[in-house]
Amino acid sequence: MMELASKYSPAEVEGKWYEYWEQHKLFASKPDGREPYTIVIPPPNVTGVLHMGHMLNNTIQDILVRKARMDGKNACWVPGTDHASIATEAKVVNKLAKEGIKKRDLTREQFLEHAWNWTHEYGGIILKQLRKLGASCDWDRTAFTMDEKRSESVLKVFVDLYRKGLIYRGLRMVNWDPKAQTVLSTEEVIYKEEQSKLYYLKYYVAGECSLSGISGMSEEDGNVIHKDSKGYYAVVATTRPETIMGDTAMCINPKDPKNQWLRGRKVIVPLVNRAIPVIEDRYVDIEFGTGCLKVTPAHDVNDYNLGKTHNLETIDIFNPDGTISEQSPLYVGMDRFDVRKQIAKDLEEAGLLEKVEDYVNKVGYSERNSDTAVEPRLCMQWFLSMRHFADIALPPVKNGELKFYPTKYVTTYTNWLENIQDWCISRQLWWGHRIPAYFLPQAEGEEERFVVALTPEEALEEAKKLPGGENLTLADLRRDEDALDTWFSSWLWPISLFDGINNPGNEEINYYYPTSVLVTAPDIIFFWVARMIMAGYEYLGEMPFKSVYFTGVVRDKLGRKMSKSLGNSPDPLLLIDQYGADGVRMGMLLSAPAGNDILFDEKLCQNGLAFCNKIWNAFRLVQGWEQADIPQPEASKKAIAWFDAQLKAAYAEIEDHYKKFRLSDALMSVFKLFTDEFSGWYLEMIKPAYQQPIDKATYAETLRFFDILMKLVHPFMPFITEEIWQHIYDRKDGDSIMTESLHLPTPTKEEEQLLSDVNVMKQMVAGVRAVRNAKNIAPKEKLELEIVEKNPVDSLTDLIVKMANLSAVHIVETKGEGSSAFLVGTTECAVPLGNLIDTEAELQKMEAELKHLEGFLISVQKKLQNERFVANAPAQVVELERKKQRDAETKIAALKENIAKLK
RNA sequence: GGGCGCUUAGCUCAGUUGGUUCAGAGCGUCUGCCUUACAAGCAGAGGGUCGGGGGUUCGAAUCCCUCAGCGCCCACCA
Repeated sequence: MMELASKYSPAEVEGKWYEYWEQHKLFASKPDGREPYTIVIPPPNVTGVLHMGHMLNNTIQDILVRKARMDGKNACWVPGTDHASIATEAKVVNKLAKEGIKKRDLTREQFLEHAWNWTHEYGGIILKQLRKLGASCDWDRTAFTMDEKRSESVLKVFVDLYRKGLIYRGLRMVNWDPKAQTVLSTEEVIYKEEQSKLYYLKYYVAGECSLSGISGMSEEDGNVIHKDSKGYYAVVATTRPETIMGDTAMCINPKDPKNQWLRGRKVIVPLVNRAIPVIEDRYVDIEFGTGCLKVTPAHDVNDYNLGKTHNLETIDIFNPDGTISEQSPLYVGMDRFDVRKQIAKDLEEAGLLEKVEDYVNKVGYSERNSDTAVEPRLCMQWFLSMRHFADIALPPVKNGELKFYPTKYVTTYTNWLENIQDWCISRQLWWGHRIPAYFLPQAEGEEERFVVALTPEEALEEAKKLPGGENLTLADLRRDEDALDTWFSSWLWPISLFDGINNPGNEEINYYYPTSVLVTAPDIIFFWVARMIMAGYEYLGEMPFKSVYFTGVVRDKLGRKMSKSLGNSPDPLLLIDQYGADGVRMGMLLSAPAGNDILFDEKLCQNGLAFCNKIWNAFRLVQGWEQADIPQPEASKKAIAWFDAQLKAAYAEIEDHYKKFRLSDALMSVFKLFTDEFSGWYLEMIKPAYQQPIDKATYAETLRFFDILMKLVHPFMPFITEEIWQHIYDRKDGDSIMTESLHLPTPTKEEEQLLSDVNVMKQMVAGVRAVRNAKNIAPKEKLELEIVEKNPVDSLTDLIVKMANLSAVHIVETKGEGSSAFLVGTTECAVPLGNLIDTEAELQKMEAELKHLEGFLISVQKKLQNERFVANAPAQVVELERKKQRDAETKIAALKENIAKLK
């Protein structure tokens, strides 16, 4: 047998086994007769690097997949990456900018070449990192959301949905990201509270400005009339003075008494000197500011709606990059935020600024570029009608057919679907799936005409069918420049990975779909989870996954979200170097109950590594024993019977945790089983005396236990368990713990009894140890134990002797003098100590216990004297109380007797 | 503004339908041990009126009401 080092070294073990698993294709899955267990990875950004969120997420997936494999299922974990259009395009643009290349100087093809180069250079790094973690993905299936099959799927679905009338093109108020210069969906906008200013601007009343001009109106009617030397004016409060060039009305609430005098008038936009009408709409909040609202239909969603109802003109004063456009008479070419500062000064100088107040408001930012404020903008875009999808995706989650863990997200999901808005799916980006729409030549002033088709050739055919399209050629058709939202490809992921769109009904999709579970973070429940459910029902008529396990957000131990900017996120690979993948996996899981945020503390990885070391050393102990043909000690027989039962009980508990996705609890049960029960009790029970051999029967059983234990630990800590499992017995090349299966029956009644007897035995041992501790008696020194009247676990006496290091156990009528006593249940035990005994201390201990017991007895008696309790409580409960009473009385009597004796 | 969730030991959290000595676990803390597998360890101990108040019940950490604090999601008040 080979010698094992006394400290476990993950670095020497992990790489070796991962290679072995890959070489023997142990992660691979093909459809067969077994029950499938499928997980599709939430595809990380292709050029991303591993962060702690990935670590948590993928550890969980790996545990589930490895467990399923050991349950005898055909487990398939499909990896892949996401093209992440906005994020990746931004990275490429930045990289080019550093080289002095501007995106707009490149053709689409040139830009895409750069993007693909970038992807090939950095793409897949993250997948390599996942291997370090031990992820057992079927790497041969690695997919990319923009590879051939996935791209084809996306375009097919686009065409199909267009033909079904679910995709449309429309002019809408959308969220514009001036930095990336693309629209965003409502879900991609994050609102942040911001300290800003509320500017009060003067809008002078147009036309007559003498007092007589507003005859019939007076302050007495409740009007609040502003006037200065230049005339009458209304005051408008706004956070965005830079948009006044786009004002096309001022709005008041018709019921606002303060502003009645403004009805039907016109006011002059400050600085711009353009007259705009005063309109009335109940939308305006009378209490806010002065009750006067400036209306800029081109740059605010609400204003846009007002504009529609009141038929207002729309003046778009912004360029796509957020600078002021030619449409504006002022500040052309300046950035919107510079204009805000400048216009405040200019207004002030012109006497048009009444006051400025501090104000907290919410500003929308792009989810991807947190430094750029999103601009509402009127734009022609492609949309997906969501009502239909909400209707098919809501019921299965609501009725629990498709399960969410934790269930609280059902409400979140339901609320979103019930208030669903159409999904803007076009993006002004090149990196992505180009929209398969083709525009026909368009004369000045003519409405745009287009066809949607999979290929230019099909598009041409379609176009020829249109009026006046007979003579069109391919060259006449102009393909839409825009790409699709990334999520428009990821929502097909569970289907497109098995080619279920291009090749419906194929063997793989039939076998692997619906997948078993999706493991993801709750922040993409709308972006991704909900939409996959929609696509699943639309294209396969079935849910994409049976369960969704929502992980928490990884935070630091102070509760702050881990982020690059805070610098509080450890580098996962460094952690693995330090604690081993097994240690880090355990560290992550220890504090991550399902759905709770995880407060990551590196110390927990240390605990994980310590557990590895524990396993390692337990194996070193067993491996070091020499076998001999000697009789098996009674104590060992009992120990084996007990641990066998213990394994079964723990197995049942662990299975239950798995079923409920309570992986932390499952790990904790496994941990306690190994550390406390196996190492702390079982191994000590059977351990031969120093340098003595062990009998063969006990040795064989112990190896069998070790084998089972490694299987129980394996999903959590794949590397060390493989290493040890390979050493337990002689294995053949290609053997692996990964492909082993494990099932244990539940304990029988007799075994349950044995478990509870051993518990009593442990209490006796603990009692003796406590006496040792209190009296400072070395563990080596043998003691005696007296048990009054009867040993309730007589058959386990051998074990008591061994574990408490006793020279003898005596059954006595009454305990001898000069002993330290303790109770196990109602059984009195005592350790004779001769002159070591401190009578005073013993007395104090007993009196304290007596006091406690008497108090307890009184509370039980009170309960039993309560007629209503006896009458109403179930007989079982009442009987229990009676037993408590009897036990307490017995104990009290014994204690009193002992106290009297000592005195 | 609406919705959801949380508050139990120093920390992180369990606690299923109200009823076993139910007030728990892990970590940390304290005490004692370098006991030949493991000091990354072993043995033992302390620690909470279950956020406050009220109610229902024979009985409440658990159900109801209310107050306070925290977190998250959604929403067009400039």
